[in-house]
Amino acid sequence: MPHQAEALDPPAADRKKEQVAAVTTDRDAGKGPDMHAFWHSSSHVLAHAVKRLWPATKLAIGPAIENGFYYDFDREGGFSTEDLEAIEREMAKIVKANYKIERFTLPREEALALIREQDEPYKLEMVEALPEGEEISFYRQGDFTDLCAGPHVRYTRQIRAFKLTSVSGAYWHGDEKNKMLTRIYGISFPTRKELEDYLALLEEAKARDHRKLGRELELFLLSEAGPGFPFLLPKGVVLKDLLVDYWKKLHYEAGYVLIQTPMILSRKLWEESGHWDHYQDNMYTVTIDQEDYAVKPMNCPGAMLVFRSKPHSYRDLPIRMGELGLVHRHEKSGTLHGLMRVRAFTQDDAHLFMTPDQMADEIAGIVRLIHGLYTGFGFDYSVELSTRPDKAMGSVEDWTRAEGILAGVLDKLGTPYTVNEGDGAFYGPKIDFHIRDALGRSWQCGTVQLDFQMPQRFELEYTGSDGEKHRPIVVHRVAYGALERFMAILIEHFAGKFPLWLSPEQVRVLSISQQNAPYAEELLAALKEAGLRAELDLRDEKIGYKIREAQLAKVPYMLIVGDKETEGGTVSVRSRDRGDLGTLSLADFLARAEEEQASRA
RNA sequence: GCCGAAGUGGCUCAGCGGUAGAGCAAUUCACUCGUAAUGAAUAGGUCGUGAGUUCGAUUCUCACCUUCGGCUCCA
Repeated sequence: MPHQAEALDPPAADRKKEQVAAVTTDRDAGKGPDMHAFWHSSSHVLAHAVKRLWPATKLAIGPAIENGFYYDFDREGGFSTEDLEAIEREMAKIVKANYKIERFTLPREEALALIREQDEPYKLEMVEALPEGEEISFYRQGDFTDLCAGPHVRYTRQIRAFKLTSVSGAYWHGDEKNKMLTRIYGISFPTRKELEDYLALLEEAKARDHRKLGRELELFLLSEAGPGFPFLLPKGVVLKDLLVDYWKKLHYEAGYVLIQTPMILSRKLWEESGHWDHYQDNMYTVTIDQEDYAVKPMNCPGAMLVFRSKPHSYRDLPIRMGELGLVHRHEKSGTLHGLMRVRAFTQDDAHLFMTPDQMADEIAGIVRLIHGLYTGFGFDYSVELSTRPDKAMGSVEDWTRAEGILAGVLDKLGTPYTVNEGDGAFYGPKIDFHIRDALGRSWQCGTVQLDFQMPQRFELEYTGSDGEKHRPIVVHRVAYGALERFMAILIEHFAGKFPLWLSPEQVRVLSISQQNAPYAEELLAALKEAGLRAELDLRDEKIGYKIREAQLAKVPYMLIVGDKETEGGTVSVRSRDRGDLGTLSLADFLARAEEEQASRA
């Protein structure tokens, strides 16, 4: 049966996996019973409980999502925390009663009659949207019957362990012009143990929250003075610079050139690029000498101007033009989230200009570059190919050819990928890279997009071997995505315990008592000389206290120096992760540190 | 932007119609110390902002700002 499933489940459910708070684990996928049906049934139990407690509540939709389920209700005043507790108690009764979950179908007209009788306007709207002659399926458990495509588990008793996790507003059909409904989220499992494990995972995610660690580790600052505009603190700048250095090294090796384009550019340019018409709501504008300007929300137009600044021969191509560009976008206030979602961020952008027959090689080069970049952090990743959306520019033939080339490159490289039909940008198909972090969450970072729009709007051209003018192919890509966001992902992935090469402070020298200070200072100088980022703690505190502070600051190595070390000219090494490593000569320690940094482990 | 919740010293939080309190951090003093917290003392807050109610507001009401959980959007 083609299904109400599609009509009932908003597309947002599929995107859930990308969301900031979403937590997925490999453990959840594919094991045990079919969790989709399980969670879907759980949402019915939720709706059943709500209808029992407040019969006047209207039901909208209640699908399973990546992690659990929700149900949207229309109820005056919404639901309070106390209401949730009452609902959970009622759900427990429904589970305990162990109703059989039965499916039945009705012809469309009879289905409409039943729903009218139930007085469920949202359900009515859904069925009315279905084609004539369709058989409509319903599921019944005890005194509760809901329009639903299923599938479901067989008995309510199967849903032994559940928890309602949050309440939020959500628009009917996800459209803000529609009425705001109240959405109740929940999670459930066949056993108590699984629920506890899941809740523990949520706790772990909370403990790793980059906003908390960012403050504790003094990496960045968020201030009311600039909502969505993060301040980087000294240690945050060190981290960012490390990401930039690594990025530049890989890019120069891959034959890129780097540019920097202005932050503020004339309205005329944004009109030419199309942003003034299509992106103005997200742009910050200023008036300078009675002329309109905009702060760049994207780097593309600047790069196009650089390309167009002189004539090009096919012999110049490909040109791989990178830019670490700080862009500003007026994101809606409710979407801001730490460093993950901000209004000013640094894109590790690049625009590649090429001839059509260079496409396959260039795209392969980008995929390899991104692969190399991610593996340097130990990240595993997955790849998605997004194809032509309904409203797209460019001919269908161009799209098909371009999609074929993207897919061909991935196939040839042996990169596994999934296809998202119709999910490409209107100006070209794209490949997305999703990295998987230590908690099993996935984050979209890199994207490679063919751009059919910019070359045309900016009338870019090069002279071919035939002496004629040709329009170059432009590929637009990012690897980190946004540096600030990538930093946030790293913070959470490592729980603030960065590997040695990424630690803003790599070594801290701790003196045991005052008479060891001169030797400690000598050591500090030697460490710095060796290129390590080292600090010194000479305070008159007990060594246990200093160790505790260094440990909380998550410094990878502590060098403890007392009389013994001063006399022997050695260092006592303590590792953040492995504890006391004993006494080493400074040379030995430096050699080890160098090796560890080189391995990026 | 929308729905819901919250904003009290640097941090974590208590309090509440009669103009604020703890722990940690900070500062000072003493201790000179061997692998995750030595002790004592001191200082620090127009209780997010602005109105209103009241004899009196941090406390009640409203508006706004910011943050948090979602929706939406996305790097």
